[in-house]
Amino acid sequence: MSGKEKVTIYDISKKLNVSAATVSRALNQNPKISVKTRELVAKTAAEMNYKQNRLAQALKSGRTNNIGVIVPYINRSFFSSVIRGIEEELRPHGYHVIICQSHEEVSNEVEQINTLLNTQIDCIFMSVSKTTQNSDHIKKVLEENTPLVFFDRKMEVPGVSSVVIDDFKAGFMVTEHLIKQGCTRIAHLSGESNLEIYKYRHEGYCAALEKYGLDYVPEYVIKANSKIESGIEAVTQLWDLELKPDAIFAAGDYVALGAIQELRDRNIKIPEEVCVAGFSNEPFTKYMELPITSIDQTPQLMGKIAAQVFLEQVKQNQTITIEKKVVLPPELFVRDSSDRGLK
Amino acid sequence: MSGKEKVTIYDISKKLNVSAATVSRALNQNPKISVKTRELVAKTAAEMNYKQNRLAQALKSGRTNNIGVIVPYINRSFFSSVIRGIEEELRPHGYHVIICQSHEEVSNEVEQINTLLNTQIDCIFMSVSKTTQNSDHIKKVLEENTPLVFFDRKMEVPGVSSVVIDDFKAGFMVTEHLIKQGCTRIAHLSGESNLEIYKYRHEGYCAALEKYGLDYVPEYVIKANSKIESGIEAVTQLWDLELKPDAIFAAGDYVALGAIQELRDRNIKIPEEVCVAGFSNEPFTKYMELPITSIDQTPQLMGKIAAQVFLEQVKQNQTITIEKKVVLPPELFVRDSSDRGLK
DNA sequence: ACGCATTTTGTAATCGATTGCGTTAATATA
DNA sequence: TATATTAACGCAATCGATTACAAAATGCGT
Repeated sequence: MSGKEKVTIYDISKKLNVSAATVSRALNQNPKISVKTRELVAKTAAEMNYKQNRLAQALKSGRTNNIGVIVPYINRSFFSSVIRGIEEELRPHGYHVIICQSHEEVSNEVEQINTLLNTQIDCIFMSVSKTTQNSDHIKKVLEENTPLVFFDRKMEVPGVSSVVIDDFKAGFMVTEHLIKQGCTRIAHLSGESNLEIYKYRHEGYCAALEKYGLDYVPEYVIKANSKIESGIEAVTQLWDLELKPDAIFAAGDYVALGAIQELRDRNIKIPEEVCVAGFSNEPFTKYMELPITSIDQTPQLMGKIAAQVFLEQVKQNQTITIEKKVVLPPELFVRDSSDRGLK
Repeated sequence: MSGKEKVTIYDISKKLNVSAATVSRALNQNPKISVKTRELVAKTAAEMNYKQNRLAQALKSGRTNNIGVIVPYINRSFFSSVIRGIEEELRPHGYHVIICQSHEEVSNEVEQINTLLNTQIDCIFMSVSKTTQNSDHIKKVLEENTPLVFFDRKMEVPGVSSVVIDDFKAGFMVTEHLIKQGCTRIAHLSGESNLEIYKYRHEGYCAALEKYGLDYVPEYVIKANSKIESGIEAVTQLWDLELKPDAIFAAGDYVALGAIQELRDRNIKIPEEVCVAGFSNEPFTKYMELPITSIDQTPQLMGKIAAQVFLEQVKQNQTITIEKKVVLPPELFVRDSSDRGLK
């Protein structure tokens, strides 16, 4: 018993002795159809448990109601939260979310884009991988007239919208906070790559130093690679200096964690001797016995906004490409790792 | 310049003065086509940058090469890791992964299933929500002849495969470990719901007590709801008892964390006075200053295996429904929260 | 009752790929 | 040389829904 043969508009049309066109129009609320037949069709469709075949419709219309999201890894707290935001905003509009991982490799990114375009998704949301340098594959998306929205990690490509947080401001906020806690020798563990976000965080850091008349000490700025070990190494390196820092602003929470572990091993009191702050507000930061100060990037909101940017674009004339740049405000969560009670 | 009109097999057929059927067959390696034309078609297809329209193919074949995954929330470490496992196993086979969230509500679960079936996915992977009681919506999936694979949280439905970890064994392992650390009054903070997983963890706990001749004390078993507050409450309740526990086995890491926080507030030494263990191996457990003992459910592997179960099913005769039950071994990670150095 | 305008419905092509069946051309066999 | 085989390819229907255009049905006025 395979049961359930799918019901089509032809089945309905036969039953009612009308044409399939009439059924189609009736179901689509076409005003050219009399109210009588429209209601009749609606009723029998319901009775026969008719479900529209979305494939056929997609083939005809060219729109699948599927959108693709490309992220480095889906099981990273930040990315999965963004995806959640996208999903929850788009589902009520009938969209399905397809996920892809780049594993931080451009080559994968290119491949994912190709297969997504081939599946005819209606939009691509993405955070570029660390290894992405040029934007040839991005341009291919635009050539196919598929909307594209960057979130968090973007590239400068004309015609592409993006939703990011104000990394400059975030960097500034953290640094200013550390300064207000009485720190004057603030180290910055930056990101290793060519990503804009790390550049801006660093610039925010610089701006805060300048505003408060603190010198920029090149030895205090170290490239780290967003892993715990990297934080440990950085502290080791910093503590070889004559004049040791009295604060550490890490551009990532894992690096901050590594730094804290190493500082503790050296019996350095946090936050009394050294204040530490991270970035991203990973779940673990607030669960630690010594909770870590961090910047929240409001990932779920970011996803929601990205989805809205796309929806707006759809609502407008399809052929016009809109380029919208949204910058969200970062939120600083001050926790024990840097809280000396000063304001 | 909208550029890029999509190339179809008709375009190729016109260029080569053959029929579209020939082009189609040539591209599909049909042996009825001569090697010459086959190669010619392949070459021109490449030159013209032909991409197969997957919608058209899906409409014809009934298979979309999309699969759906339904989880309570995608931004929970465990679930996003399972999804990662599924994605990475299925992508090489040309499948795309569509994600859906139930928000722990059966009503959503039902809706997601319906829209997924309507989109014609080739398989559904799911972890049932806490509120799911009956399996009517599940049966609907089977009636449509769509394969279904449960992971972690399953239901007993004939014809449905599942991949889970051995929760009984896991519960046993944790409890046995605590006993071997010298604990004799072991409390168990169980799950609040009707989910099988919590039942089995509890049974494993009981079995271990029995094996080592320890009494089962009903007051030591408390229903918790997988939140931090719940762990705090539980300890408050337990410490009102005459004879206080000397170990706590929580069926979830957040509950364990709450318990630890409360124990610390009461100046109770961990693990000297009380050993604590959690469940799930959430990332934060190993990053704490006092790392928490926990059970790893190997979520990524779980996803990978679930995907393999589906692939096997596809390889076999489509019409035959295979019911495969995979039980993965849990891994115990002993950390400071329960490590007294005994074995 | 007739003619014209307006509603309402039907016909058939279309979206792109697949495939059963039939046809042509080439080769093998008697 | 005539016929039987086989290889290589074309025709046309199909998957299910949409829609421009055509046709039929209805209404209205006189």
